[in-house]
Amino acid sequence: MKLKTMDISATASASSIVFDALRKAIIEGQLEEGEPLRQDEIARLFNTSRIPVREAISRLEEQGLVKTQRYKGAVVAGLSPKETAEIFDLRALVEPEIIRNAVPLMSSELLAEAREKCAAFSSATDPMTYGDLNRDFHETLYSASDLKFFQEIADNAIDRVERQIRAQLVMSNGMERAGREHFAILEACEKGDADLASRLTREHIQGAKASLLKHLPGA
Amino acid sequence: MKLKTMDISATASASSIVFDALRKAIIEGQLEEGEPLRQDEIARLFNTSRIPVREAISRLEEQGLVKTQRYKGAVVAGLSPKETAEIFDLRALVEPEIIRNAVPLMSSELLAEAREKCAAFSSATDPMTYGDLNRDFHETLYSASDLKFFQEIADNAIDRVERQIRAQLVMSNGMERAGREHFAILEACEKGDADLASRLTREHIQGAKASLLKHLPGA
DNA sequence: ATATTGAATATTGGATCCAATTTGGATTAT
DNA sequence: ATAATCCAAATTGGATCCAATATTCAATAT
Repeated sequence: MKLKTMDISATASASSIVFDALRKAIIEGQLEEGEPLRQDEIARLFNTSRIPVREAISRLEEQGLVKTQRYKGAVVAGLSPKETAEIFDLRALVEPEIIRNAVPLMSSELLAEAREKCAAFSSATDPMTYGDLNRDFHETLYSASDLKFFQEIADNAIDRVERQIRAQLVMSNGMERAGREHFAILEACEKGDADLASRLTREHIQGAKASLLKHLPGA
Repeated sequence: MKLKTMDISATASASSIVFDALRKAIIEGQLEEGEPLRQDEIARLFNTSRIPVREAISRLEEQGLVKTQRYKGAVVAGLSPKETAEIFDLRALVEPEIIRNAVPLMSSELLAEAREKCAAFSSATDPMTYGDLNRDFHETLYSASDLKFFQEIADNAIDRVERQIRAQLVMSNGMERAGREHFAILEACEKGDADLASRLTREHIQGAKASLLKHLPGA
Protein backbone atom coordinates (compact mmCIF):
# COMPACT_ATOMS: atom_id res chain seq x y z
CA MET A 1 0.00 0.00 0.00
CA LYS A 2 1.23 3.41 -0.93
CA LEU A 3 0.97 6.33 1.41
CA LYS A 4 0.81 9.90 0.38
CA THR A 5 4.07 11.55 1.36
CA MET A 6 3.60 14.42 3.70
CA ASP A 7 6.07 17.26 3.83
CA ILE A 8 7.10 17.27 7.44
CA SER A 9 10.00 19.67 6.93
CA ALA A 10 8.20 22.29 8.96
CA THR A 11 11.08 22.27 11.42
CA ALA A 12 13.48 24.96 10.35
CA SER A 13 17.03 25.20 11.59
CA ALA A 14 17.71 27.29 14.64
CA SER A 15 19.88 29.70 12.70
CA SER A 16 17.08 30.34 10.20
CA ILE A 17 14.61 31.00 12.99
CA VAL A 18 16.98 33.46 14.61
CA PHE A 19 17.74 35.05 11.25
CA ASP A 20 14.07 35.58 10.41
CA ALA A 21 13.27 36.94 13.85
CA LEU A 22 16.19 39.35 13.91
CA ARG A 23 15.50 40.52 10.36
CA LYS A 24 11.88 41.20 11.25
CA ALA A 25 12.83 43.02 14.42
CA ILE A 26 15.34 45.16 12.56
CA ILE A 27 13.20 46.21 9.61
CA GLU A 28 10.23 46.89 11.86
CA GLY A 29 12.35 49.14 14.00
CA GLN A 30 12.00 47.14 17.21
CA LEU A 31 15.78 47.20 17.26
CA GLU A 32 17.09 50.70 16.79
CA GLU A 33 19.94 51.78 14.56
CA GLY A 34 23.26 51.30 16.24
CA GLU A 35 21.85 49.01 18.86
CA PRO A 36 24.36 46.26 19.64
CA LEU A 37 23.34 42.65 19.09
CA ARG A 38 24.81 40.60 21.90
CA GLN A 39 25.24 36.98 20.85
CA ASP A 40 24.81 35.69 24.38
CA GLU A 41 21.66 37.64 25.00
CA ILE A 42 20.06 36.59 21.71
CA ALA A 43 21.07 32.97 22.31
CA ARG A 44 19.30 33.03 25.67
CA LEU A 45 16.19 34.56 24.10
CA PHE A 46 15.94 31.69 21.62
CA ASN A 47 17.17 28.93 23.93
CA THR A 48 20.09 28.11 21.71
CA SER A 49 23.83 28.41 21.83
CA ARG A 50 25.66 31.30 20.20
CA ILE A 51 26.57 29.24 17.12
CA PRO A 52 23.28 29.66 15.25
CA VAL A 53 23.12 33.25 16.43
CA ARG A 54 26.49 33.97 14.87
CA GLU A 55 25.41 32.37 11.63
CA ALA A 56 22.25 34.47 11.59
CA ILE A 57 24.21 37.66 12.26
CA SER A 58 26.69 36.88 9.52
CA ARG A 59 23.83 36.40 7.06
CA LEU A 60 22.26 39.66 8.19
CA GLU A 61 25.55 41.41 7.60
CA GLU A 62 25.70 39.96 4.11
CA GLN A 63 22.30 41.60 3.53
CA GLY A 64 23.51 44.91 4.91
CA LEU A 65 21.14 44.93 7.85
CA VAL A 66 23.86 44.81 10.50
CA LYS A 67 27.49 45.84 10.68
CA THR A 68 30.05 43.87 12.65
CA GLN A 69 33.50 44.65 13.92
CA ARG A 70 35.91 41.91 14.87
CA TYR A 71 35.83 41.21 18.60
CA LYS A 72 33.44 44.12 19.05
CA GLY A 73 30.24 42.65 17.80
CA ALA A 74 27.33 43.59 15.60
CA VAL A 75 25.09 46.63 15.59
CA VAL A 76 21.94 47.35 13.63
CA ALA A 77 23.00 49.13 10.44
CA GLY A 78 21.79 52.64 9.83
CA LEU A 79 21.68 54.71 6.67
CA SER A 80 22.87 58.23 6.07
CA PRO A 81 20.46 60.49 4.14
CA LYS A 82 22.71 60.05 1.13
CA GLU A 83 22.60 56.28 1.41
CA THR A 84 18.85 56.38 1.86
CA ALA A 85 18.58 58.41 -1.32
CA GLU A 86 20.70 55.92 -3.20
CA ILE A 87 18.55 52.99 -2.10
CA PHE A 88 15.46 54.83 -3.33
CA ASP A 89 17.20 55.51 -6.64
CA LEU A 90 17.96 51.81 -6.90
CA ARG A 91 14.34 50.96 -6.20
CA ALA A 92 13.20 53.53 -8.77
CA LEU A 93 15.36 51.76 -11.32
CA VAL A 94 14.54 48.15 -10.56
CA GLU A 95 10.94 48.02 -9.42
CA PRO A 96 9.43 49.62 -12.54
CA GLU A 97 11.09 46.84 -14.55
CA ILE A 98 9.57 44.21 -12.28
CA ILE A 99 6.11 45.68 -12.78
CA ARG A 100 6.60 46.01 -16.50
CA ASN A 101 7.50 42.35 -16.67
CA ALA A 102 4.72 41.32 -14.29
CA VAL A 103 1.71 43.04 -15.88
CA PRO A 104 1.26 40.62 -18.80
CA LEU A 105 1.61 37.72 -16.36
CA MET A 106 -1.03 38.82 -13.86
CA SER A 107 -3.97 36.46 -13.51
CA SER A 108 -7.39 37.82 -12.63
CA GLU A 109 -7.08 36.04 -9.28
CA LEU A 110 -3.88 37.88 -8.53
CA LEU A 111 -5.40 41.20 -9.58
CA ALA A 112 -8.34 40.53 -7.28
CA GLU A 113 -5.93 39.81 -4.45
CA ALA A 114 -4.01 42.98 -5.21
CA ARG A 115 -7.23 44.96 -5.19
CA GLU A 116 -8.02 43.62 -1.72
CA LYS A 117 -4.54 44.50 -0.48
CA CYS A 118 -4.87 47.94 -2.01
CA ALA A 119 -8.17 48.50 -0.23
CA ALA A 120 -6.81 47.15 3.04
CA PHE A 121 -3.96 49.63 2.84
CA SER A 122 -6.22 52.57 2.08
CA SER A 123 -8.52 51.80 4.98
CA ALA A 124 -5.79 51.07 7.49
CA THR A 125 -6.04 52.89 10.79
CA ASP A 126 -3.21 51.43 12.84
CA PRO A 127 0.11 53.13 12.01
CA MET A 128 1.93 50.02 13.20
CA THR A 129 0.58 48.10 10.21
CA TYR A 130 1.10 50.74 7.53
CA GLY A 131 4.46 49.32 6.53
CA ASP A 132 3.28 45.73 6.29
CA LEU A 133 0.18 46.60 4.28
CA ASN A 134 2.17 48.79 1.92
CA ARG A 135 4.71 46.07 1.34
CA ASP A 136 1.98 43.48 1.02
CA PHE A 137 0.41 45.37 -1.87
CA HIS A 138 3.62 45.87 -3.78
CA GLU A 139 4.90 42.33 -3.27
CA THR A 140 1.61 40.94 -4.52
CA LEU A 141 2.04 42.73 -7.82
CA TYR A 142 5.74 41.90 -8.03
CA SER A 143 5.08 38.22 -7.35
CA ALA A 144 3.54 37.88 -10.79
CA SER A 145 6.83 38.65 -12.47
CA ASP A 146 9.29 35.89 -13.27
CA LEU A 147 12.31 38.07 -12.54
CA LYS A 148 13.48 36.46 -9.34
CA PHE A 149 16.82 38.23 -9.13
CA PHE A 150 15.20 41.60 -9.67
CA GLN A 151 12.80 40.70 -6.89
CA GLU A 152 15.67 39.74 -4.60
CA ILE A 153 17.24 43.13 -5.19
CA ALA A 154 13.97 44.94 -4.56
CA ASP A 155 13.23 42.93 -1.42
CA ASN A 156 16.61 43.70 0.06
CA ALA A 157 16.44 47.36 -0.92
CA ILE A 158 13.02 47.66 0.69
CA ASP A 159 14.31 45.89 3.81
CA ARG A 160 17.04 48.44 4.18
CA VAL A 161 14.70 51.44 4.03
CA GLU A 162 11.66 49.84 5.63
CA ARG A 163 12.00 52.09 8.67
CA GLN A 164 12.12 55.20 6.51
CA ILE A 165 9.14 53.99 4.49
CA ARG A 166 7.13 53.61 7.67
CA ALA A 167 8.15 57.08 8.76
CA GLN A 168 7.17 58.49 5.38
CA LEU A 169 3.78 56.82 5.56
CA VAL A 170 2.87 58.35 8.90
CA MET A 171 3.99 61.79 7.74
CA SER A 172 1.33 64.26 6.66
CA ASN A 173 -0.34 63.04 3.49
CA GLY A 174 1.89 59.96 3.37
CA MET A 175 -0.88 57.40 3.60
CA GLU A 176 -3.35 59.40 1.59
CA ARG A 177 -1.00 59.96 -1.32
CA ALA A 178 0.37 56.40 -1.26
CA GLY A 179 -3.19 55.09 -1.30
CA ARG A 180 -4.02 57.16 -4.36
CA GLU A 181 -0.86 56.12 -6.15
CA HIS A 182 -1.41 52.46 -5.32
CA PHE A 183 -4.86 52.65 -6.84
CA ALA A 184 -3.51 54.24 -10.01
CA ILE A 185 -0.83 51.54 -10.33
CA LEU A 186 -3.43 48.84 -9.79
CA GLU A 187 -5.69 50.32 -12.46
CA ALA A 188 -2.85 50.38 -14.95
CA CYS A 189 -2.17 46.72 -14.19
CA GLU A 190 -5.83 45.85 -14.65
CA LYS A 191 -5.85 47.64 -17.98
CA GLY A 192 -2.77 45.66 -18.95
CA ASP A 193 -0.82 48.86 -19.55
CA ALA A 194 2.65 47.75 -18.50
CA ASP A 195 4.36 50.97 -19.53
CA LEU A 196 1.98 53.08 -17.50
CA ALA A 197 2.21 50.80 -14.45
CA SER A 198 5.97 50.97 -14.74
CA ARG A 199 6.02 54.75 -14.98
CA LEU A 200 3.62 55.17 -12.08
CA THR A 201 5.72 52.83 -9.96
CA ARG A 202 8.81 54.87 -10.68
CA GLU A 203 7.04 58.10 -9.81
CA HIS A 204 5.62 56.50 -6.68
CA ILE A 205 9.11 55.64 -5.47
CA GLN A 206 10.63 58.95 -6.54
CA GLY A 207 7.83 60.79 -4.76
CA ALA A 208 8.40 58.84 -1.58
CA LYS A 209 12.10 59.61 -1.80
CA ALA A 210 11.49 63.33 -2.25
CA SER A 211 8.99 63.63 0.56
CA LEU A 212 11.31 61.66 2.81
CA LEU A 213 14.44 63.67 2.07
CA LYS A 214 12.63 66.92 2.75
CA HIS A 215 12.40 65.81 6.37
CA LEU A 216 15.93 64.50 6.69
CA PRO A 217 18.86 66.64 7.84
CA GLY A 218 21.17 67.73 5.04
CA ALA A 219 20.16 65.30 2.35
CA MET B 1 55.70 57.78 26.08
CA LYS B 2 53.12 57.69 23.36
CA LEU B 3 53.24 55.03 20.73
CA LYS B 4 51.86 55.51 17.32
CA THR B 5 49.02 53.07 16.91
CA MET B 6 49.75 50.74 14.11
CA ASP B 7 47.02 49.07 12.19
CA ILE B 8 47.82 45.45 12.79
CA SER B 9 44.47 44.25 11.53
CA ALA B 10 46.13 42.42 8.70
CA THR B 11 44.98 39.23 10.38
CA ALA B 12 41.53 38.53 9.06
CA SER B 13 39.16 36.11 10.73
CA ALA B 14 39.30 32.51 9.61
CA SER B 15 35.75 32.63 8.30
CA SER B 16 36.57 35.61 6.08
CA ILE B 17 39.64 33.88 4.69
CA VAL B 18 37.59 30.79 3.88
CA PHE B 19 34.82 32.93 2.43
CA ASP B 20 37.17 34.81 0.12
CA ALA B 21 38.94 31.68 -1.01
CA LEU B 22 35.75 29.77 -1.72
CA ARG B 23 34.20 32.72 -3.52
CA LYS B 24 37.26 33.05 -5.72
CA ALA B 25 37.35 29.34 -6.45
CA ILE B 26 33.68 29.34 -7.36
CA ILE B 27 33.61 32.35 -9.66
CA GLU B 28 36.82 31.24 -11.38
CA GLY B 29 35.29 27.87 -12.05
CA GLN B 30 37.83 25.86 -10.07
CA LEU B 31 34.81 24.42 -8.31
CA GLU B 32 32.25 23.21 -10.82
CA GLU B 33 28.53 23.75 -10.71
CA GLY B 34 26.81 21.23 -8.51
CA GLU B 35 30.03 20.21 -6.84
CA PRO B 36 29.40 19.52 -3.14
CA LEU B 37 31.27 21.57 -0.55
CA ARG B 38 32.18 19.24 2.31
CA GLN B 39 32.67 21.16 5.51
CA ASP B 40 35.17 18.68 6.88
CA GLU B 41 37.29 18.65 3.76
CA ILE B 42 37.37 22.44 3.52
CA ALA B 43 38.15 22.74 7.21
CA ARG B 44 41.17 20.44 6.77
CA LEU B 45 42.33 22.46 3.74
CA PHE B 46 42.42 25.65 5.81
CA ASN B 47 43.56 24.09 9.08
CA THR B 48 40.46 25.24 10.91
CA SER B 49 37.41 23.66 12.42
CA ARG B 50 34.11 23.45 10.59
CA ILE B 51 32.68 26.46 12.40
CA PRO B 52 34.27 29.17 10.24
CA VAL B 53 33.64 27.02 7.18
CA ARG B 54 29.94 26.91 7.95
CA GLU B 55 29.85 30.65 8.43
CA ALA B 56 31.58 31.16 5.10
CA ILE B 57 29.17 28.82 3.33
CA SER B 58 26.17 30.55 4.85
CA ARG B 59 27.46 33.89 3.59
CA LEU B 60 28.07 32.43 0.14
CA GLU B 61 24.52 31.14 0.11
CA GLU B 62 23.26 34.60 0.99
CA GLN B 63 25.12 35.81 -2.10
CA GLY B 64 23.58 33.10 -4.25
CA LEU B 65 26.88 31.40 -5.01
CA VAL B 66 25.98 28.14 -3.29
CA LYS B 67 22.79 26.34 -2.44
CA THR B 68 22.41 24.31 0.74
CA GLN B 69 19.95 21.68 1.84
CA ARG B 70 19.46 20.85 5.49
CA TYR B 71 21.59 17.87 6.53
CA LYS B 72 22.67 17.40 2.93
CA GLY B 73 25.18 20.15 2.53
CA ALA B 74 26.08 22.83 0.08
CA VAL B 75 26.75 22.66 -3.63
CA VAL B 76 28.08 25.30 -6.00
CA ALA B 77 25.08 27.09 -7.47
CA GLY B 78 24.48 26.92 -11.19
CA LEU B 79 22.34 29.07 -13.43
CA SER B 80 19.83 28.01 -16.04
CA PRO B 81 20.02 29.85 -19.39
CA LYS B 82 16.96 31.80 -18.33
CA GLU B 83 18.55 32.80 -15.04
CA THR B 84 21.74 33.75 -16.84
CA ALA B 85 19.73 35.95 -19.18
CA GLU B 86 18.05 37.64 -16.23
CA ILE B 87 21.35 38.42 -14.55
CA PHE B 88 22.59 40.02 -17.76
CA ASP B 89 19.38 42.06 -17.96
CA LEU B 90 20.00 43.21 -14.41
CA ARG B 91 23.54 44.18 -15.30
CA ALA B 92 22.31 46.00 -18.40
CA LEU B 93 20.02 48.02 -16.16
CA VAL B 94 22.36 48.83 -13.28
CA GLU B 95 25.84 49.19 -14.72
CA PRO B 96 25.01 51.95 -17.23
CA GLU B 97 23.73 54.00 -14.28
CA ILE B 98 26.97 53.43 -12.41
CA ILE B 99 29.00 54.63 -15.39
CA ARG B 100 26.73 57.61 -15.93
CA ASN B 101 27.27 58.61 -12.33
CA ALA B 102 30.97 57.88 -12.43
CA VAL B 103 32.02 59.79 -15.55
CA PRO B 104 31.91 63.31 -14.03
CA LEU B 105 33.83 61.99 -11.02
CA MET B 106 36.72 60.42 -12.89
CA SER B 107 40.11 61.94 -12.18
CA SER B 108 42.77 61.96 -14.86
CA GLU B 109 44.75 59.51 -12.74
CA LEU B 110 41.85 57.09 -12.75
CA LEU B 111 41.39 57.49 -16.48
CA ALA B 112 45.07 56.77 -17.00
CA GLU B 113 44.72 53.66 -14.90
CA ALA B 114 41.66 52.59 -16.85
CA ARG B 115 43.55 53.08 -20.10
CA GLU B 116 46.29 50.80 -18.84
CA LYS B 117 43.77 48.16 -17.82
CA CYS B 118 42.06 48.50 -21.18
CA ALA B 119 45.34 47.96 -23.00
CA ALA B 120 46.27 45.06 -20.75
CA PHE B 121 42.98 43.38 -21.60
CA SER B 122 43.37 43.92 -25.32
CA SER B 123 46.87 42.48 -25.36
CA ALA B 124 46.12 39.54 -23.12
CA THR B 125 47.21 36.17 -24.41
CA ASP B 126 46.44 33.82 -21.55
CA PRO B 127 42.76 32.78 -21.56
CA MET B 128 42.99 32.08 -17.83
CA THR B 129 43.38 35.81 -17.18
CA TYR B 130 40.71 37.09 -19.59
CA GLY B 131 38.06 37.23 -16.89
CA ASP B 132 40.23 39.00 -14.35
CA LEU B 133 41.44 41.59 -16.82
CA ASN B 134 37.93 42.24 -18.08
CA ARG B 135 36.61 42.71 -14.59
CA ASP B 136 39.60 44.81 -13.66
CA PHE B 137 38.82 47.30 -16.41
CA HIS B 138 35.15 47.63 -15.58
CA GLU B 139 35.66 47.85 -11.84
CA THR B 140 38.22 50.58 -12.32
CA LEU B 141 35.68 52.75 -14.11
CA TYR B 142 32.90 51.85 -11.67
CA SER B 143 35.09 52.70 -8.69
CA ALA B 144 34.83 56.39 -9.53
CA SER B 145 31.11 56.40 -8.85
CA ASP B 146 29.75 57.10 -5.41
CA LEU B 147 26.87 54.64 -5.80
CA LYS B 148 28.01 51.95 -3.43
CA PHE B 149 24.79 49.97 -3.38
CA PHE B 150 24.63 49.95 -7.16
CA GLN B 151 28.19 48.68 -7.15
CA GLU B 152 27.31 45.95 -4.66
CA ILE B 153 24.53 44.80 -6.96
CA ALA B 154 26.79 44.85 -10.00
CA ASP B 155 29.60 43.04 -8.19
CA ASN B 156 27.31 40.25 -7.08
CA ALA B 157 25.65 39.98 -10.49
CA ILE B 158 29.05 39.72 -12.15
CA ASP B 159 30.12 37.12 -9.59
CA ARG B 160 27.18 34.97 -10.49
CA VAL B 161 27.90 34.97 -14.22
CA GLU B 162 31.68 35.20 -14.07
CA ARG B 163 32.01 31.69 -15.46
CA GLN B 164 29.76 32.52 -18.39
CA ILE B 165 31.65 35.76 -19.02
CA ARG B 166 34.90 33.85 -19.22
CA ALA B 167 33.33 31.39 -21.63
CA GLN B 168 32.02 34.23 -23.75
CA LEU B 169 35.43 35.87 -23.87
CA VAL B 170 37.16 32.79 -25.21
CA MET B 171 34.46 32.27 -27.83
CA SER B 172 35.20 33.37 -31.36
CA ASN B 173 35.48 37.14 -31.51
CA GLY B 174 34.76 37.46 -27.78
CA MET B 175 38.02 39.09 -26.83
CA GLU B 176 38.32 41.08 -30.00
CA ARG B 177 34.85 42.57 -29.74
CA ALA B 178 35.10 43.18 -25.99
CA GLY B 179 38.40 44.94 -26.52
CA ARG B 180 36.89 47.26 -29.11
CA GLU B 181 33.89 48.01 -26.93
CA HIS B 182 36.07 48.66 -23.91
CA PHE B 183 38.04 51.17 -25.88
CA ALA B 184 34.89 52.95 -27.04
CA ILE B 185 33.58 53.12 -23.46
CA LEU B 186 36.90 54.46 -22.27
CA GLU B 187 36.92 57.13 -24.97
CA ALA B 188 33.45 58.27 -23.98
CA CYS B 189 34.60 58.54 -20.36
CA GLU B 190 37.64 60.56 -21.39
CA LYS B 191 35.42 62.90 -23.41
CA GLY B 192 33.22 63.27 -20.35
CA ASP B 193 30.21 62.05 -22.30
CA ALA B 194 28.33 60.23 -19.56
CA ASP B 195 25.29 59.44 -21.68
CA LEU B 196 27.39 57.87 -24.40
CA ALA B 197 29.46 55.88 -21.91
CA SER B 198 26.25 54.69 -20.32
CA ARG B 199 24.71 53.66 -23.63
CA LEU B 200 27.86 51.86 -24.76
CA THR B 201 28.03 50.01 -21.46
CA ARG B 202 24.45 48.84 -21.88
CA GLU B 203 25.11 47.69 -25.42
CA HIS B 204 28.30 46.00 -24.31
CA ILE B 205 26.37 43.94 -21.77
CA GLN B 206 23.44 43.24 -24.06
CA GLY B 207 25.85 42.12 -26.76
CA ALA B 208 27.62 39.77 -24.39
CA LYS B 209 24.27 38.35 -23.33
CA ALA B 210 23.17 37.78 -26.92
CA SER B 211 26.39 36.14 -28.03
CA LEU B 212 26.31 33.96 -24.92
CA LEU B 213 22.71 32.81 -25.29
CA LYS B 214 23.31 31.84 -28.88
CA HIS B 215 25.59 29.12 -27.56
CA LEU B 216 23.37 27.98 -24.69
CA PRO B 217 20.77 25.22 -25.06
CA GLY B 218 17.21 26.49 -25.23
CA ALA B 219 17.65 29.95 -23.87
C1' DA C 1 17.04 -11.50 -9.53
C1' DT C 2 14.74 -7.78 -7.19
C1' DA C 3 12.94 -5.24 -3.68
C1' DT C 4 13.06 -4.34 1.34
C1' DT C 5 14.99 -3.91 5.71
C1' DG C 6 18.41 -2.45 8.81
C1' DA C 7 22.77 -1.43 10.53
C1' DA C 8 27.24 1.07 9.74
C1' DT C 9 29.19 5.18 7.92
C1' DA C 10 29.26 9.89 6.52
C1' DT C 11 27.75 14.44 7.06
C1' DT C 12 25.55 18.35 8.92
C1' DG C 13 23.52 21.22 13.03
C1' DG C 14 24.26 22.59 17.55
C1' DA C 15 26.22 22.76 22.54
C1' DT C 16 29.98 23.38 25.41
C1' DC C 17 34.45 24.76 26.35
C1' DC C 18 38.78 27.48 25.49
C1' DA C 19 41.52 31.38 23.42
C1' DA C 20 41.95 36.14 21.83
C1' DT C 21 40.57 40.77 22.27
C1' DT C 22 38.18 44.62 24.03
C1' DT C 23 36.28 47.35 27.77
C1' DG C 24 35.78 49.41 32.10
C1' DG C 25 37.18 50.28 36.58
C1' DA C 26 40.50 50.22 40.40
C1' DT C 27 45.16 51.66 41.52
C1' DT C 28 49.04 54.38 41.47
C1' DA C 29 52.10 58.10 40.28
C1' DT C 30 52.44 62.94 39.39
C1' DA D 1 42.48 65.96 41.26
C1' DT D 2 44.14 63.99 36.96
C1' DA D 3 46.21 61.02 33.93
C1' DA D 4 48.50 56.72 33.03
C1' DT D 5 48.64 51.73 34.05
C1' DC D 6 47.18 47.40 34.91
C1' DC D 7 43.98 43.85 36.02
C1' DA D 8 39.30 41.72 35.97
C1' DA D 9 35.01 41.24 33.59
C1' DA D 10 32.65 41.01 29.25
C1' DT D 11 32.47 39.66 24.62
C1' DT D 12 33.63 37.56 20.41
C1' DG D 13 36.16 33.84 17.43
C1' DG D 14 37.23 29.18 17.14
C1' DA D 15 37.98 24.06 18.56
C1' DT D 16 36.13 19.96 20.15
C1' DC D 17 32.51 17.03 21.18
C1' DC D 18 27.66 15.34 20.79
C1' DA D 19 23.04 14.87 18.44
C1' DA D 20 20.20 14.55 14.32
C1' DT D 21 19.77 13.19 9.74
C1' DA D 22 21.10 11.23 5.39
C1' DT D 23 23.46 7.78 2.65
C1' DT D 24 25.41 3.41 1.56
C1' DC D 25 25.58 -1.26 1.43
C1' DA D 26 25.06 -5.85 3.13
C1' DA D 27 21.53 -9.19 4.59
C1' DT D 28 17.08 -11.08 3.90
C1' DA D 29 12.55 -12.11 2.11
C1' DT D 30 9.67 -12.59 -1.90
